[in-house]
Amino acid sequence: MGADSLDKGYDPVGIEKKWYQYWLDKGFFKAADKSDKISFSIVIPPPNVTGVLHMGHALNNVIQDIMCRYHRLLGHNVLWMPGTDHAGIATQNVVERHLAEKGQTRDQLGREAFIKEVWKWREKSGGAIIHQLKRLGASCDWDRERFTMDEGLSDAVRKVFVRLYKEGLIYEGQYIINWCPRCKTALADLEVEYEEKDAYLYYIRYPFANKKQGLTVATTRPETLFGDVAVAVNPNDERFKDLSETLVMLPLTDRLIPIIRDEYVDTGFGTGVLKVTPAHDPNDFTLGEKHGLERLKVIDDDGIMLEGAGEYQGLDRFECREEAVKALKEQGLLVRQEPLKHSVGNCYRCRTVVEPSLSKQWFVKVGPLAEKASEAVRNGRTRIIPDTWSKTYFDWMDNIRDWCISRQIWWGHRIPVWKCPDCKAVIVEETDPAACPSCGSLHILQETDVLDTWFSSALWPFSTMGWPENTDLLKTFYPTQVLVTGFDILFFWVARMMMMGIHFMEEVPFNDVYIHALVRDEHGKKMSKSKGNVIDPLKVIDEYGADAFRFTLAAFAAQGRDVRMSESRVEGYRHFVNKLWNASRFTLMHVTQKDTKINYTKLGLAEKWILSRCAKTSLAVKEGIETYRFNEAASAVYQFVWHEFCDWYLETVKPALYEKEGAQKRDNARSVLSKVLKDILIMLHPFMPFVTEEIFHILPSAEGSIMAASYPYSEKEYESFCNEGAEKDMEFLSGLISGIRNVRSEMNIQPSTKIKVLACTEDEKEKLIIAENKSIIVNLAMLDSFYFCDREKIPRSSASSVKGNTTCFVSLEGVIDFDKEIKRIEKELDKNTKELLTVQKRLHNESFLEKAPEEVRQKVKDQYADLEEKNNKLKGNLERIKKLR
RNA sequence: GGGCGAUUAACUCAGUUGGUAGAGUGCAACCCUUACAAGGUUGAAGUCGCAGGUUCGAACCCUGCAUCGCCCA
Repeated sequence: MGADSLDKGYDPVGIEKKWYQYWLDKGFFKAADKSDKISFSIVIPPPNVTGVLHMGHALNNVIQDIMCRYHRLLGHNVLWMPGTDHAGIATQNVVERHLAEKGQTRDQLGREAFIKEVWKWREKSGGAIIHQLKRLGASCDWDRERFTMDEGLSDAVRKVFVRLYKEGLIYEGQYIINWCPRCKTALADLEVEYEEKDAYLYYIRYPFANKKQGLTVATTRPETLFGDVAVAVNPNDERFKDLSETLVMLPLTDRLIPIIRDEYVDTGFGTGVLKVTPAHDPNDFTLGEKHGLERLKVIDDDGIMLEGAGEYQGLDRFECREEAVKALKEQGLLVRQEPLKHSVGNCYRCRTVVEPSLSKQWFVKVGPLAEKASEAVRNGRTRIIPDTWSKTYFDWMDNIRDWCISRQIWWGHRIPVWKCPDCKAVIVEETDPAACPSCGSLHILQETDVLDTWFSSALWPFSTMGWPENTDLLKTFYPTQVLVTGFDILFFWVARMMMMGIHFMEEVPFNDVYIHALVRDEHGKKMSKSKGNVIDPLKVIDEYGADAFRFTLAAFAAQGRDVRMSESRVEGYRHFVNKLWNASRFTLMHVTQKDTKINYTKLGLAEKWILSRCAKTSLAVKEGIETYRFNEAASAVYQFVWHEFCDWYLETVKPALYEKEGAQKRDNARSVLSKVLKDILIMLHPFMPFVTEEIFHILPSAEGSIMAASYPYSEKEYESFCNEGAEKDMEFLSGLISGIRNVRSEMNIQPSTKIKVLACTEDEKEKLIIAENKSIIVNLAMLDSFYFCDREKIPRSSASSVKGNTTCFVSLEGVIDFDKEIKRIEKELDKNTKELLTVQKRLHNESFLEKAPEEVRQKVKDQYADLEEKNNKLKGNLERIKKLR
């Protein structure tokens, strides 16, 4: 195949599909359960089964894919474990909505039938995101795809629950939890999202028992007053030092409640008097426990007022608030109300205002687990990258509260607890009991609650690998190398995986946790459907290609920064894909199967240079990926491909390729071109898998799939290709050419006009570089001729350009504009002089000479010498041109 | 209230143990030069948020302030 088969522009349509199928067919994504190779493993953060691919997923998975593909190029045995989680509440909500369309509710269906409906939904439309990940190019081992409700994973969940229960780390208890009256379930503390809202702070007077005066409390939730069992003041509060009353009347009721004293009360908030509602406020709950207060629940699970609310019973909690305020006003008990911004807890699944409520739930006692999870990061067994997140992790771990794991929904892992109504025994077993083991009763009843989805996700790194069996997969791949995730689930998921992994595997689940940025829109706003600023990754892929999109994500994924995504950036990188495509086209026009061997003894400067730069770039990419600096890896290869390989190398070799300099040089050029392009493709492959595979298959020197290629270079090869001398010489050569180009441009010489240039230098080294690369200079600066000349024979009408110790005189016979040339040189002299002066200042500073390290001093001295040299040359040129005017 | 992060060219951002600022986009001029106009060449553009301090030397380290964002309570 040759370049004839390549279109002028790169079109990803068709190509991406073709290669993805090819990779699947060849089994390139498959991990070996057992292997002699070094193993590398990542478990995917399982997206919700209800989810659709958004920018966050795209970034997350592209990063994982880059690492997986890179490690395959290193010859490692790579496992990227894919799957989804069952998203209990979210999925149940989705299916309930479908039922509602048919006028049904889940209660009408009953538990079993409802769960069947959920599975049906899952078969039909669940896991769409998995197909979307494939569009990105994700190289997961799809044959191993797991789901948290799979049989195996469910077994793991059950085993873990039973063990934790028997170890005393799971318990059932009456506590204040967060209740969502719409989802009708308990939520973990983490599942509540706080939002600033405009509300009122109501000042309500609670009269003393003698009906006179009283204490004024401030509250944002007047409807909870019916649940008040006391009011509290701080014993150190001067305002209440002389208070002799011990009881107050609870407004809107006929109840008397005690005044208690506790240092917990914040004297600075409101009036310094706190109403105590143990059944509807977590802090009051603690306070109530301390003082042995009763717990009076006045809001039910639907958010409706209970008996305790008296005449307000049956009202919705918010209606009750309004009515109560109205009544308080009428009775003169509302002292005042003032506007207040305060944060209100919302259900993270349906945004309903969460009600703190007393409830019997199951909890994990996380203290002992958290301690070890914390320790594993503290002693470096697991690294969090960027490290700044470690502090957040510690803060949370060290102040952790018990985790409410029971949910009053149907979709999920049912809690494996049975209770015997006859003898009150509690049975917690891995296999379903048929009868009560204590009394033999057959009336035992299973707990109706299910477990929090995160409970099963917490086991993901080992449950997906076959635990509790001690499988080969676990032996080969646990612990995983790295977990890639956004910080938003650091607590939800990462922290809990750490706890469970350490507890059950006796080993951390991952060596590294890489926390990547959040993807925002181009104005830095969080993407959300309600804002309408969502960019659909699939649309971006359709329009610009997956490679361009992936590269954009990688290029912007700097550590610790948010990624601002806009389509115009993807467009920019599509240009890069196209550039690579065309550079390949060009290469393929010249390179044949024979051009695989490089004759290293006969290489020219440009060849030595590009090979050196290529080796260094491959190292930069390697280091970038291995240290999670994907943007650095991406920009290193971008810079190299575009601005070194394309802009300079391809241009320098054109004369040789068109056989203007003999067969030897032509073959050198061809073989180096072939090698460098191949290396470029391989180092770009993790970022742009599709286009690189496409080109690789056309490249005569390459065989098979790029996925089976080896990453360049070995350490030895690297050493042999690195060539500082060549890089320095090339810098001189390109600088010289740029200098001439600058003169051309500034003097308005049309590109089509070929010009004569004379070079004047006493520097033997530079003379040699020029002599050996004359054709390159002539070609790239578009010259008619280029010769050396002596200082005495400088052409009169010429503009000049200085590089190193060489001055190029551009002959402008008849067309020179002296004023313009004077201005041009003056400008450069001015710039040069400024630099010279700052350097000079440092050299005249005695402290600098005394205290700066030798290395720095030498560098500055060299700098000074170069600048001075250039300064003198520029001055000379300026004087010369002024005389000629 | 506690904590974290940000502030660098018109825009979006890099800047790895402190050595005197870079990229992409955009802008301006010229050019269809035999891979690419999704391109090439050249150019203009920054008191690195403000004020102190440490240092021979600070975008970088320390202190304070301002503005913005996020997390937790």
